[in-house]
Amino acid sequence: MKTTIADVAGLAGVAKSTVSRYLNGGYVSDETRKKIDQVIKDTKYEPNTFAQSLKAKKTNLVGVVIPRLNSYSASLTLKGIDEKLRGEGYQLLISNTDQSIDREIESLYSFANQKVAGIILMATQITKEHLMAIREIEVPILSIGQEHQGVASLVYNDEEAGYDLAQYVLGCGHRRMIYVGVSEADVAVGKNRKRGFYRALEEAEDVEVDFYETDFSMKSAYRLFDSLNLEGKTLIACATDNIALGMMKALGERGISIPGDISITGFGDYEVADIMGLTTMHYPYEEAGQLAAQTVLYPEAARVSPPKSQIIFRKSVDILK
Amino acid sequence: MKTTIADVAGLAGVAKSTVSRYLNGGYVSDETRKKIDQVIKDTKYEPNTFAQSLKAKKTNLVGVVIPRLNSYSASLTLKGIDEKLRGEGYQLLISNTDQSIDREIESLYSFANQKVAGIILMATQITKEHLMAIREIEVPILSIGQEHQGVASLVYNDEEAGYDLAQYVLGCGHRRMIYVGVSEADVAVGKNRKRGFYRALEEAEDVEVDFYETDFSMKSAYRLFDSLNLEGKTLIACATDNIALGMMKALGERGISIPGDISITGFGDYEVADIMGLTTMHYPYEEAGQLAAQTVLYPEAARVSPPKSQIIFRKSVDILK
DNA sequence: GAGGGTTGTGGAACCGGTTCTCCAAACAAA
DNA sequence: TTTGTTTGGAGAACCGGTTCCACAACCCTC
Repeated sequence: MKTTIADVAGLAGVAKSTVSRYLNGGYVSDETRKKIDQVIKDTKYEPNTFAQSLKAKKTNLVGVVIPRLNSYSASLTLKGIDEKLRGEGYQLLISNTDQSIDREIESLYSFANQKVAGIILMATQITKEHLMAIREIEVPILSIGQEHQGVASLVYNDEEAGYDLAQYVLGCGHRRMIYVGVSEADVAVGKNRKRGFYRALEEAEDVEVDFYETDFSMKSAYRLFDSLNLEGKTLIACATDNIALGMMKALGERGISIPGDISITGFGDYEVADIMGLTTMHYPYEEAGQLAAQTVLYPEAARVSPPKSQIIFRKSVDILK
Repeated sequence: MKTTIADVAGLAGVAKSTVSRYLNGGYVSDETRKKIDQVIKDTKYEPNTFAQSLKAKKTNLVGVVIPRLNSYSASLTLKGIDEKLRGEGYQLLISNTDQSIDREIESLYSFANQKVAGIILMATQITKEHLMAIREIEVPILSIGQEHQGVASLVYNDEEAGYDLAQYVLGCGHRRMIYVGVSEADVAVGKNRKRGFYRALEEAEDVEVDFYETDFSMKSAYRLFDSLNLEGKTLIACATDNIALGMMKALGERGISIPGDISITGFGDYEVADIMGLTTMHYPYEEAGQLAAQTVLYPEAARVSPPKSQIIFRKSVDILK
């Protein structure tokens, strides 16, 4: 039988309330302190978390809503979150939504019902339903990757990242290119990243760019390849590494050499980008995860933006001149 | 203010106990059933999970102990687990241990303290401390990937997988090869996989194989490459895709062509194996995760072994004759 | 030495459910 | 009409903590 606070109190010859005070840092005389100390050590007493939560209406759980569990950025961010949380004595509760908005909302309510101490939301987009749920449940929420008025968020500066990468490829002499992006419903990746990229292009002269849209999977990118018009193009800029990887597979199969025949870039710096020699933009996912955990637990602390992304130069971009 | 069972009872004009019975399928007359039904709908009443758990000494949480969050096999297995759990009304609690045995043990106790309904343990190995913890905490535990007497487990048939892959490369005419494995402390990958592979080799004639040991990271494999003696070898068999990928990077940088100059194989069928054209052994991680969740929740159900692994033929193995 | 502060402790109420015991009403059988 | 048997529901106790309040003991001060 598990020992309870009443057992401890009995063995130490004091009242429950005294033991509770001892545990929570209230005043207790040195003498009783020692007695309780001893009993707790002997019995290996550990408080029952429900009983605590029942009164406190709070848990040591932090919920994370994630659109895809098996994604490089997600799992690395998760790792960062978990590290921080563990250090602060919190546990990680996960809900994988498989990119379904309904399930995101449902998870939000479900977490709230479990009285989690906070929620980290890695949404694909923030809809009206999201906002309603966020307002209704009274739990600190932090959105990672997507921002929206009235919702605390931690976002990468995707506009800048896009701009920087475009600057780089322009510097390499590329003027005729293809940009393969994703739906603008995804503000961070679909909108900001592209906007930054295009802004740099507009500042340059004699630039032509064709746009194609796909989703986040490697397979879709791979399939899309055949509808691309490569005529005269020297570079394919992809909104994510996965897209770039899909393209590279297609390129490889057709004997088109990188960067000899065509250059390619990605965003994200997935682990494989290294072996594939893909020039891409590195995002500090793990640090961001830690920061997110920190922020959701202690919202009053100064809002910090995530560490900056930076270009990783590999060999998939040809220097033309 | 959140509505409680007492509120519902008050509004419906019945006692708490009656509402509780209504909720838990005890007998209630049609008349009162209707009244309570209505009140619950009006107030959107949802039971407080702590109060329930406090009495029941059980939660709807299932803990997963995982050595590395950012690994392909882990995240895919996790996905499978989460899917099944969600369907059964359970939540996923995760503890990333960063390959630390101490943290695995600690997580076990911590989960037990939270009264999780079950624990899925993806251990790197099962030590005496593991066994002690498993015995002490009275929670259903299922070990994935590693097996040990007295511990319910779900393991791939790695011996067979190793054997099958070796049979295949032998059939392709390879006789001089290198096997890059990991520590035998990892029974599944380090021991069984290798043993199966070697068993097939022993059944053939005139076979030579050199063994090298590394860890699970791509980087270590990449660094190991330089100490390999490739003289006369036609194939490198790697115990994981990550190892193979590290090798392929080194190979590529040195201009050694695959499979023209040398063949290579992996185990795991990570997502990138596809683009890289790596011939490897596919493991049904997601299905295994679902099965694990199922088994840990309903241990009495017949023990099933996980779906079989199978070779995925790509182009990293040369057919010699 | 009576009045006024501290300090430490015990007791009881409370959090929001579940479950056990007991009782009342309804109906059937004698 | 009396007795026996269901059936449905009320009430209280309980799960294991936290917190509020009252009170006793002690020290200080005028």
